[in-house]
Amino acid sequence: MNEIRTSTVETLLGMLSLKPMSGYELRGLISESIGNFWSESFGQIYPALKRMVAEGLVEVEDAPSGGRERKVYSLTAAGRQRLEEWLGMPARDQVARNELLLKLFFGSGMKPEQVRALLVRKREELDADLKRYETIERELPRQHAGNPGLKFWLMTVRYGLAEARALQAWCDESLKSMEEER
Amino acid sequence: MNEIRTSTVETLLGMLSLKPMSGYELRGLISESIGNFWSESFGQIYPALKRMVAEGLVEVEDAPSGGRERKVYSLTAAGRQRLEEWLGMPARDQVARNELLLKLFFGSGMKPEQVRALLVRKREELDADLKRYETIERELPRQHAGNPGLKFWLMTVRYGLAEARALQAWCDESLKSMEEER
DNA sequence: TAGCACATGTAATAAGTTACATGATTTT
DNA sequence: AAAATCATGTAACTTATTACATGTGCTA
Repeated sequence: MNEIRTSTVETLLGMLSLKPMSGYELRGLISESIGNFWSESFGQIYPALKRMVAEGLVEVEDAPSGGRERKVYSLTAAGRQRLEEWLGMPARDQVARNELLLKLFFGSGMKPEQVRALLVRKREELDADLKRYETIERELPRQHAGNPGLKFWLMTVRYGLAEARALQAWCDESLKSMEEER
Repeated sequence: MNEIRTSTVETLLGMLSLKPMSGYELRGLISESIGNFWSESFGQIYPALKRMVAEGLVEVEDAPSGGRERKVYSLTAAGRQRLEEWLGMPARDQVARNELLLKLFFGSGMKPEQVRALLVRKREELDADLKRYETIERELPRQHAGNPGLKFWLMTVRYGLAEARALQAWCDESLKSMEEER
């Protein structure tokens, strides 16, 4: 079976559909915009861009900023087509690896205070996530008023909000079940 | 920096704390019990067990079943200690890679019907998850009455339930926002 | 002038899946 | 007799992060 699973190329195509960019800019924009649910490192980006040029999915242009080397990539028709094809295919879901649940599964081997510590920590992390997402939800419409992407960007933020709120409730419920035992 | 990130070893230690098992049994039990949030393949398990024996974390015993080769692994004191240390450390959360959100982020480049298809599909997957989790939640207490692990196993199931329900609501809300545009 | 942001790239390492290779026993 | 399950293991490949290597320009 020859299942191709790299969505690095498609991620870069998607980002370049927003605007032409350098590898460095791509990295920055990726972590700013989709960093909550996706990531790409330089070690992936630069080799991928090279391959994409070879395959005719993108074009490079030398655009030094001052004396600084800089290569700006933009989509070709083939790249745009490839992106559209990929968008039309169903999303694969990855094997979720959840270390918190893994540890909790072995909870009977832990001291109750350790279990509580895991849950409290998770609650706190979710709280931080929630605050971050709420800020984004509030500010995005101002920053991108009229942008056809706004609606979809908000969709992704609300996914995070829905998830974080539900998991907070789960944390509280689980902590309560730990209290009952004391 | 020398951050060790393999929790395969710890997963196997945890499973072996439930009962001594062969590599083959470990694989089976892992996918049955924690398969919804964790996975280990043979390609990981067998080499890991070898290393664990070398490090003195587990002991092997030849226990052929009939004429069939079979090696049963059990925890040593060192293995038990290592497991406890790991359980006491905070859970690291992984870089979530969510391809659905990645595609939705580029939603303005898709036909609305394609976006809807993604959401509908996700809704259906969540529905299947939900049914699976509900069955587990119902049957686990019967199958493992009195087991000190039960409480924690239910905790992990309820995590899945909470998440799936929240994401279903998010799907509905998102689909509604797509309708408004028609 | 030191430090940070900009900028590109490779090498080493880690982590994991899938396919291959082999063989016995049990079930249909 | 064939197919499924039990059983162990290795090899090839894929994916991804981190560290290294190098250099420019701007700002405090």
